[in-house]
Amino acid sequence: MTYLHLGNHFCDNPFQLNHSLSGHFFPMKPQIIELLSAAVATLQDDGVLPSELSVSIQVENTRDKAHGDLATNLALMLAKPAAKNPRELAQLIVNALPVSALVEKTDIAGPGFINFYLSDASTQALVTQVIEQGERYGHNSTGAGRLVQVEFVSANPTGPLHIGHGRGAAVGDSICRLLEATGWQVTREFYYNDAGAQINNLALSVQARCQGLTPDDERWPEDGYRGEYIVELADSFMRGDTVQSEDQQFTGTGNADDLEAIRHFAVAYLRREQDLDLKAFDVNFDVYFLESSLYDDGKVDAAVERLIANGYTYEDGGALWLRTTDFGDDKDRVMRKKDGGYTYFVPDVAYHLDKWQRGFARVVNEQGADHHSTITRVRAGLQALQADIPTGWPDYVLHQMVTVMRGGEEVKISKRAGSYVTLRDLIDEVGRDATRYFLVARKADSQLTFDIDLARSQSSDNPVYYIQYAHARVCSIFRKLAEQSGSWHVSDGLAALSSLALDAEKDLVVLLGRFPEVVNNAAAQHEPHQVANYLRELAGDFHTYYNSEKTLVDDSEVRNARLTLAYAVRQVLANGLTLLGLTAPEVM
RNA sequence: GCGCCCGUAGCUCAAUUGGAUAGAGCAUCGCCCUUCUAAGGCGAGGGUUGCAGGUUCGAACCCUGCCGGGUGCGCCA
Repeated sequence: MTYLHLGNHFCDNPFQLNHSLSGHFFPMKPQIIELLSAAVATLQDDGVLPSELSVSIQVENTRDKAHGDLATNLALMLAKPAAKNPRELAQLIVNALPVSALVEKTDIAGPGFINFYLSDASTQALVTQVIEQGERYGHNSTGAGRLVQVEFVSANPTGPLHIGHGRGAAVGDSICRLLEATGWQVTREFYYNDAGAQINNLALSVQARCQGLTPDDERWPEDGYRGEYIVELADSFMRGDTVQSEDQQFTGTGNADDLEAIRHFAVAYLRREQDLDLKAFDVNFDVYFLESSLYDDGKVDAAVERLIANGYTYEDGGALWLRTTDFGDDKDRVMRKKDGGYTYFVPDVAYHLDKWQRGFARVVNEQGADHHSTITRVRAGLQALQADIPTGWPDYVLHQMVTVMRGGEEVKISKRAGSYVTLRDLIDEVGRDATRYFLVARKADSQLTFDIDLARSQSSDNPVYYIQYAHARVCSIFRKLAEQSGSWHVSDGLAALSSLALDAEKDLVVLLGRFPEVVNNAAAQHEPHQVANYLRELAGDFHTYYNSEKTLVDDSEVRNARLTLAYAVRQVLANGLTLLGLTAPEVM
């Protein structure tokens, strides 16, 4: 949705920046909005519309071709303030529209919609724009180079990554790509607890394996990790292996009594495993942040002291409490336990203060919805610090659970029971692109079912291949052209664009024109699945066109025009696939 | 019991955030390879958008109440 507030002519859509580029007609929506805005101003001068108006002009892409290429509901929204019936007002607006080379014609339909039909000149200009902007087509500079941090995955090093982490990785990384495409300077960050009770449990489990114990043994630690990977980890430690992860390095001492060494080794070992998983998934981080460093650097104590100084804490029952109810929580929370240790959200608050102090205008935390209760606490703690942090800071994107199906039955993911499907399993069985696509192609806040058998046995039916195939098909056309000793040059192609005469061709171009808006919305709303949906639609339209019209025809004008269109489609498919972290294969 | 998320075709999911006749993919059925790659295309069937009210020109979307699923509600992380 694009808004233009008539009152002060403030336009908050990101495309306005491009308006100064004379000679470019696109993107189309803001141009139409400008025309409508001028028409409204005229009607205000004429006294048809009241001079005081606070309405946002909405131009939408039509769902149905019969409704033109773009449409506005403006007359419906202004009917009441104008005291006119919508269709009559629509006619007045149409009459007041400035002449534009962009618009072929308009009509009034239904209850009072104004439909716009774009001119051939506009579609030709759009193809030109796609090709001139290349990899940057669809990008904008909304972020203006501001700093944004996206924290995602943030799995504790107690086991391999599972499919839930995979969803976080796929969604988080795509959000990063979208933010980069909209002008933000992105830091990808991975936060983990390397010193808590869970890590201690891990160390005890590994130690037990080092001592040759099994989970059936009486001396096996209560709630110990039982997975096979613990055995391999213990063997590696006893062999004296050196493990190197992105942020850790440690050599096993081979001494089963040295619990501290085992703990260090286990963390480094599992971090390395996670790194390999993430690398196989093509997800990379800029910063690995250790919870222990917050304690080492005194940042936890500093945050606590500040909360006390600000008067938001009190002692009760031997514990220190934070008055989170002052900030919308339903009950106050313990900060410091009777035993003197801090509860988990205290370092979390210190961590986010640190993020703020690092200068991130925005922070997006992508995490599992099962941790959503932390949101209120972290935000409350940040407000209580009185550090001028905005109320709704940071942003959260929560993904719902992934249910894994295999053999028609749900596979329970339990780290301690040791029965689960790792992310690596999926990548090996299903393929990286298909796995990423499945995890990123649906809204994060709905639960998803990942059927391994389906994804594996019918891999050729995976939707990602449908999109990638469209890309490969365009590449194939150009290979065929070369085989026939034909040639195509950008300048010839652009000059021939007036030969794109078919409705199917124009519709395809209009769809290409929607891409910048899709990217912008997906980025602003942190919803990569919108890009996936768009690509499906674009690929579908291209496949249909490909089947109905031959590109390499004898008429050189038509051939050049179609090759140029195909080239533009390929470009947009590639740009979109990149935003999802998927490859754009030239041959399939 | 309270908070948050979800409920759309047999299944998995969309629906440009309040727009026009709710759309795709699987699955089912019928067509199209001598033609740039059939991992493709064309066509058919399939719906009271969980239920009931309300708001307005207009609701899958917003409000209220139910029903059903998920997940949180520790001085665990």
